[in-house]
Amino acid sequence: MKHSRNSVTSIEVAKVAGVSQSSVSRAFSHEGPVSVKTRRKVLDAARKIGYQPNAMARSLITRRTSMVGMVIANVHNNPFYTEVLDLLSRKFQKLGQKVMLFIVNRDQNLDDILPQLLEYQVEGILATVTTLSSTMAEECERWGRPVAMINRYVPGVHASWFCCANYEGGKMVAKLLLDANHQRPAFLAGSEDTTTSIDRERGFMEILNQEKVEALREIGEYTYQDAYDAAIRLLDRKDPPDAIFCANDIMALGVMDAAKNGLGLKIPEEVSIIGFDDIPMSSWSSYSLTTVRQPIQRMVDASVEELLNRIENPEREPLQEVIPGELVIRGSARMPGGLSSGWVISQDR
Amino acid sequence: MKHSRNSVTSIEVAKVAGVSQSSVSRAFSHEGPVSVKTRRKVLDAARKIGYQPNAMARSLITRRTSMVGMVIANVHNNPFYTEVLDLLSRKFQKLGQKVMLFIVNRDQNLDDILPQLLEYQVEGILATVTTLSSTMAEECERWGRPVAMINRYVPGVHASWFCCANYEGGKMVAKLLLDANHQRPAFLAGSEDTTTSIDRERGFMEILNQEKVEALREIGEYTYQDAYDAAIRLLDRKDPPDAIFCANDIMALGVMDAAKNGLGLKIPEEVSIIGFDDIPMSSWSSYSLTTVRQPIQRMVDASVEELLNRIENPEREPLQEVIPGELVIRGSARMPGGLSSGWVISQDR
DNA sequence: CGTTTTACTGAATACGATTGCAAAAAAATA
DNA sequence: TATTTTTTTGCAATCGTATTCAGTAAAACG
Repeated sequence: MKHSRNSVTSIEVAKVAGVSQSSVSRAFSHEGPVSVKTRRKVLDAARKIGYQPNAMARSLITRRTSMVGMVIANVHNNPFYTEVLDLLSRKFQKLGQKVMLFIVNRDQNLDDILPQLLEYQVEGILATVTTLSSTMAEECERWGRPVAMINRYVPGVHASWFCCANYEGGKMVAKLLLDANHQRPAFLAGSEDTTTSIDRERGFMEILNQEKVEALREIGEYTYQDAYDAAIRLLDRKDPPDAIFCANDIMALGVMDAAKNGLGLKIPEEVSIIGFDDIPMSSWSSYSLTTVRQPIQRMVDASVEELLNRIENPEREPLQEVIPGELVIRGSARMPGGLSSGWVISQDR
Repeated sequence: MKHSRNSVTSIEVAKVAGVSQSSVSRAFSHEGPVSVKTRRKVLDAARKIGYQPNAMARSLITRRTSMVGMVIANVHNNPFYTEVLDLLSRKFQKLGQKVMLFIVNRDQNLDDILPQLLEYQVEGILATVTTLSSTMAEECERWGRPVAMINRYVPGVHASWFCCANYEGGKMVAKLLLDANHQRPAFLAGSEDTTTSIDRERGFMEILNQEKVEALREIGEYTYQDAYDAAIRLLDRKDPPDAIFCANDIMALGVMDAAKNGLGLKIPEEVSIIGFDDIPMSSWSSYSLTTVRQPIQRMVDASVEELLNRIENPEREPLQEVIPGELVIRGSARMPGGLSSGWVISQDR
């Protein structure tokens, strides 16, 4: 018995149960016409000899695998994506899908692993913040493998995507800062090439421009440490900003630590900090970060359901949606008159 | 062409290339005897019509899938396991293994998802902090599916595992605290039923008992919030502890916030806090947590290599290893005379 | 009880690859 | 050139299941 790769097949079950192999198959596929009597015989025999249907053999003939590919980046340096990963995985599990996981670097091209996903016959691909060339995405779609993305869109590509309203989020933050009478805001970008950072900045800048307010700018590469360093550079100027809007929370925490512990500044009295995401640490009492909460659960639910939907209905056109976030007001930013900490302001669009 | 599930088979490639289907197969499997001429013809034809070998069909006959199952818990509430997940996934990827991912709750039994893993013919299973009944593990192993675990061991079970030296880590912490003249230490357990928490506590208590020092005790369920609440209970007593050793870092951060921001205590002057793991946040300047660093990279490398090794050599006996951690001295605990912040003390065993 | 309808069952085939085997082609040797 | 050796090649069997189709048993009906 030792190390015999599971070679218990439906044929052996059939022999033990005294029925044909077809009946074994039918007993296990919950649809086929079997009498209760044979089904019981089969299941008993199967349990006795430890039979488990072989998903490879099944998928070969049914042309279904119940597997999806999940490609995700930045898990290790942004808790937001940890949560996305967790929710996605559980949701797929609950819906009976197996998940083939690929964790990549932000700059790593999805195109390298696409062949692997296709080779393993995943029925769809869910990608989060990764660079996917449009030709490759088209390729997938043409082969009947729908693609859904979270927090990333490639203009003109035939795929589903679900994003937080980054542009509007940036506007909300700018309005809040201006209302609270900030004179010299700064934006801390994540990186130059991600739509999330770009869109948040666009919204932010648009409002500032309307009011003819100039903004400083730095880049934090989406990491705590780079953001910390960038904050020191910003706040050490002769003309430091009185508010810093960071493209995500993890950078905002780095900025707060730089301001508080690095330079001894008071938050929010001397400088206001605002983030984006609302990761768990943002609500910790050491930070109490005012931020824009991403509608993470809705993004996950929507993208998974859309993906499975398109798997079942390949002719359906891909869906795209921009879901509003909400401003979570805590203690890291100076407030306009009427507002005090502890608010959640939903974003209306 | 639209939504025709990829039906490009090796037969069609053969037709286009003007060779037999066997030759197509041989051209793709990097071993078989093919002339360079036919290989080129085949690869050209394949590229032209977009052929991709079908991994299901191949695995059916080779009885190899190059897939492993990965079962992991606590990803969302403990950054340590996020890092484990990330490193594991990348390591498997680098070694050409596909990963089928299952994220579970700590209390959820692995036994539910085992059938799914077996059904999909994973060649091995890597599990992290989950409850796996020994009978099920035996089942896997008997079917030639090796199991490797990180940070968990089930006594007497036939499986590989790799743990941090939790017991010794607890001892190191106790010694450090006693050397620095703490009088009234406390232990904050994760949960009652995980070996990690139990072993860390055992080591900690053993040293304290040797010196006839009594210790307080609370439970934090491995979460920031529960730890925060437990810390308030501990520190609000008439006879509060002057040191709290937490079963992991995320709880230690909760305890620090409770002490500092909740009760206005000075760390480490009024109370020392020590954690276990060394997650990224522990080095952030708002915390500067003294902690025991887990040898995460070594645990990951060892477990992956061991798993793949046992897949190739099923007759080999499972390996187990306890890998020492190292004390990372930062600012959250009062130090004995000679020691100052910034040290890393490797644990000798 | 005979006949029609319905419900099960089993034999055979297909899914898309790998691989042992024998034949064919090419290369090496005499 | 004839013969032996080596390298390629194609045929056919196989992996473990799902499913069609024809046949049999059971049930329903008159």
